Amino acid sequence: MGSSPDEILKRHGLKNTRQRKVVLEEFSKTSTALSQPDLEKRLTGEMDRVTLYRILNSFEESGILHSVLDKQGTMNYASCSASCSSEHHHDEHLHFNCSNCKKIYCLEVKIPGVKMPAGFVASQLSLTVTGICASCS
Amino acid sequence: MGSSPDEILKRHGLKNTRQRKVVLEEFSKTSTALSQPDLEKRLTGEMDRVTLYRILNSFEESGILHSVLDKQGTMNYASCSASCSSEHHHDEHLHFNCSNCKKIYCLEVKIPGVKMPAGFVASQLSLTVTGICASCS
DNA sequence: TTAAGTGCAAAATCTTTGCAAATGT
DNA sequence: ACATTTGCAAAGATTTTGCACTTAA
Repeated sequence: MGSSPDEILKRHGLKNTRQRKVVLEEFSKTSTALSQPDLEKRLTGEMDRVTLYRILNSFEESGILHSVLDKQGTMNYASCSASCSSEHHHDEHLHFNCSNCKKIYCLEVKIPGVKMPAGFVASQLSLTVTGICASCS
Repeated sequence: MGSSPDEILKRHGLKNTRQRKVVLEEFSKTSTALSQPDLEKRLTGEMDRVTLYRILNSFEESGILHSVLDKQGTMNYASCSASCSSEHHHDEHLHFNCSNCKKIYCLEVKIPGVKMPAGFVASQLSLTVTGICASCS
């Protein structure tokens, strides 16, 4: 299972463009999620705003990235684990939003089962924890 | 503990304006959360867009409402339980987002504790469950 | 060669801000 | 009477759309 930008694009059947590789390289540089505005800042000069929106959408659809909302409702994106596909995102890990550095971490912690009231059928859980991260504490 | 619009406003030390009462009446009509766009539609003619934004913000600050983001990042608001104050929202119940009718329910289900990796200190949990609600199943 | 991707301009939203007029206490 | 709230206009920010040009396969 390769994980270079070239290999990722090939594996998901997406055309290998300079812009897409630049985006993937940004994600390979960091272990935390990146927000749309943050990415936009990092990539100014590299590509158009609109292209970034389109790339992020296509990466999410392809299962290369998954999106996480932070407290303010800003979209953040993080690399999907290897088993994600366009059909189903296996992103049921926990998202940790540090209230100090604002970074969002994907933590591989099992989300415990919750018993739902009668009539409610759960199909997907999303758990976001706010607090202080390991680097800030 | 009164719960009419008049009493709610008095209890939180907010001026009793027609617009604020109209907003509170919308919330008393429904048990689910209301999105900003949905509220705006329901209240066209009743007040200005901008006034609604300001009222929702002040209600959230006062602890009358709490906000919940849905999957698309749209703000939704729901009545706070009696114990909320401006200092602290006790909204650590579960939010259920029905994928059929799109409604968001606040369910009084305890969120189970999660053990965090070393160094990560949790201060607030937010659990959103997607699935089919009791009315749709 | 040709279908897909990109850049630019422009439109459509969504949210905030400033200020004068209206309103609650 | 006076501080707060509202409405309106306008600015800012974010996201989407249309279309001609470019590029990967």
